Amino acid sequence: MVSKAIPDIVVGRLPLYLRALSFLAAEGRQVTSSQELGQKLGISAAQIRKDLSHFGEFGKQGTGYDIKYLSEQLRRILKVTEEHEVALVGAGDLGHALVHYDGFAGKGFRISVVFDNNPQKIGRRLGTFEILDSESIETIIADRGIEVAIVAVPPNAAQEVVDALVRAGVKAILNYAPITVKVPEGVQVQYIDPVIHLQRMAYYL
Amino acid sequence: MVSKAIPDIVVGRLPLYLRALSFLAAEGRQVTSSQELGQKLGISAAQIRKDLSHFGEFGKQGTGYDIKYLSEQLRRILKVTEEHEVALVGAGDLGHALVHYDGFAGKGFRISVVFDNNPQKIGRRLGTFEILDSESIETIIADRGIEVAIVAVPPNAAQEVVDALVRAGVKAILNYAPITVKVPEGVQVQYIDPVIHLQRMAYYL
DNA sequence: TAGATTGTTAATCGATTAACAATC
DNA sequence: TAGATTGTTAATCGATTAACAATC
Repeated sequence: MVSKAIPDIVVGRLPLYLRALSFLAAEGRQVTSSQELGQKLGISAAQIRKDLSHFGEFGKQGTGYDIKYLSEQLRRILKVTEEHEVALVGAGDLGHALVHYDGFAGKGFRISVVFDNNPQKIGRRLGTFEILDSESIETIIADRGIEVAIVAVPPNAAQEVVDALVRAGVKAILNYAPITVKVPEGVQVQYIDPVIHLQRMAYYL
Repeated sequence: MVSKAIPDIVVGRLPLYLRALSFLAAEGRQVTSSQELGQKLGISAAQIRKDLSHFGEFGKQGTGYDIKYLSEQLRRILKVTEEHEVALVGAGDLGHALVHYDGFAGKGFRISVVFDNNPQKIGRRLGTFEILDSESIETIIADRGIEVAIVAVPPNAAQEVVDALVRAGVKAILNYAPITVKVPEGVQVQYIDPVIHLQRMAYYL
């Protein structure tokens, strides 16, 4: 017998809970409640309790949740207690911004290698990284056992890069290229495309 | 009597349909079907037809959808036939990448003004833009009637920037800062936070 | 104890899918 | 015409919410 799978939509909210908890912790708070968390996130208290109940019992009646404890539990559930090495493909403006982004620190991810296919860029530096040839994605990522990658290349190159990453054994891809890519079962892809978000909001203008 | 509101989740898929149609058009294709679109997007054909049916009848039995016509209709529905001026707040690495991003062209948005609160940056250039003082957000955005903004500032400054944007009359905000911000009813906010996406995928590693 | 808040159940709500008549 | 595909209805599925006993 297999334990019931957790709905993906529930998994998708856990990082938001963790983020809100981090802010509360940074304010020196010790304890919170499903009501407070919900208010901060625009989510109902019942939903937060229900979501958490998929994974165990983390609160105390009458009191609420210990912020540090719940954070630890969420990090464990999300597998972000240790930092995952992340391969970045694409050393353009966006790659530059990502390499210098300080928001990954302590959140479970650390960019540790950078690739580009432009001969003008290969061998040069991006931040503290030497830019490696995209041709070497498969060998290097496989050798280092990297499972997470960020794709920040032009749309016409994205599928090809994704294919190489998949062959290298990458299991989670954050794709900034504005195309839907094909990946085999068992490989996760998430998309970031500002145009999609802007168009969605434009409907309500 | 009020016509039934369109579910937000439906509105959220329209930009994906439009993006897929743009790619098909770029390949020189004239006609597509709900089945083909669904396959490309990982969405069921029935759902696509259902989504579109909220807005009218755009296809032809036995044939499918004229790509150019459906694209036009979706652009009209999403209000992206004309380009909206976009205010960018934050002239850091991310702001730099956004100003140089070529993916906005022809999609309904054009960054047209850039703000930062750093005296070292105010008055300097970012791409073709002079960086303006964040203090002037309210007057300049209100004067120019800008309704869309992108927030690319550190988390501790984000709520304050959002408040100024709201006072200036902005109705749609794309927030890259990793915090949930408070806005009044009638103001749309969308979030982009790579950490949230990465953590969500990490669960499946 | 009294008040507060959890974890869980059952009810409600809404979204997705299957199926098919209409028709190009 | 025969085959294909739409738009729509009804059924199914899944997610959210309300309510409350348990209990800190």
